[in-house]
Amino acid sequence: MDGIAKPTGARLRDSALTDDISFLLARANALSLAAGNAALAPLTLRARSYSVLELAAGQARPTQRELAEFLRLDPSQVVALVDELQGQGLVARESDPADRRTKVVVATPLGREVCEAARAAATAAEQHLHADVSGSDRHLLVDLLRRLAFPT
Amino acid sequence: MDGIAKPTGARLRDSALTDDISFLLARANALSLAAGNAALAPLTLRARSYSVLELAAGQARPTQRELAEFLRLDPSQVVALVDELQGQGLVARESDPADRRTKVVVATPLGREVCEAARAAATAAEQHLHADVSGSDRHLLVDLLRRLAFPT
DNA sequence: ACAAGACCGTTGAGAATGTCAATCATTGAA
DNA sequence: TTCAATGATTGACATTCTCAACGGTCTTGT
Repeated sequence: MDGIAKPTGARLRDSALTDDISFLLARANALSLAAGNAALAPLTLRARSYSVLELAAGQARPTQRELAEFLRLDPSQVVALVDELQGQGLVARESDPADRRTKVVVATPLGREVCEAARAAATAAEQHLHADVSGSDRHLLVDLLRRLAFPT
Repeated sequence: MDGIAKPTGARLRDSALTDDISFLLARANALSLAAGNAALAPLTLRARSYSVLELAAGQARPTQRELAEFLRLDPSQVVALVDELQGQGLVARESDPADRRTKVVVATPLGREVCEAARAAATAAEQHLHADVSGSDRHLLVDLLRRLAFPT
């Protein structure tokens, strides 16, 4: 039969998994997460903490529960992440007079600075990793991914 | 300004993260993984072990190291996964006479049976979760995801 | 033929992450 | 006012990630 030996890495690409969206998501996410964490490490941030910081630096003034739902994390994980960012002086917990149960997480001025640097590092790493999908393909991809990430 | 209050879940969607492929991948993967694990639980499988089983059930006859690279796992994790599947009688380790260092992982007849049932359960759950992206959009998505999952 | 180095599977440890139950303070509704 | 529901927090536990080390096996250079 075939006398052509495929390169080691490609031998498994004929598997049923190659059409499996779940598997492709898992692998793409693993690569993206590794690259993101590496890019953010110099700022003493991980992808996780950066995502919290980014939301805290926006206009939304999210509560911890909203952060948990949006980031698909357990509320207890958000506690730890906010503790960490607060310890670094990047965010603060503000109590909402309208509902004193909730804690609104907002970025400090320093937090907003670090957030911008982090965003630059993260997007640079992401564009480098996904250099082979750009232009209109990229917009298409973002649109499709949004449908997966936020199903109706 | 806007007098319209957005539903709680959508308040954060204006964030910079909504355009961030890494974040979208993370969130989509979290949802997909949860659905997949739930669908495979009745078969005593997780998404992880199913992916190993699927590769072992194919024609590729992968070594553990090839499984690790393809699934983006540490070789030590593959050891544990294969141990588990072997304990369930779904796969076996065959030693390759050509290279006695490697262990080729192959599915047993029972393993191939279970694999088919698992594939049915997994794809059903996946199509249900991603019902709003179908037809040509789905092929497009798979193509784009493959470029992310297997960068050049 | 032989030694040195590389590779594979395996074990073990420690960090990070995921999941769940229980508690306290606060809110909203009966 | 009382009672159920909600948000943050703590603690415990399972899963997953990452790394270093080891023994057995190949491979390369000499």
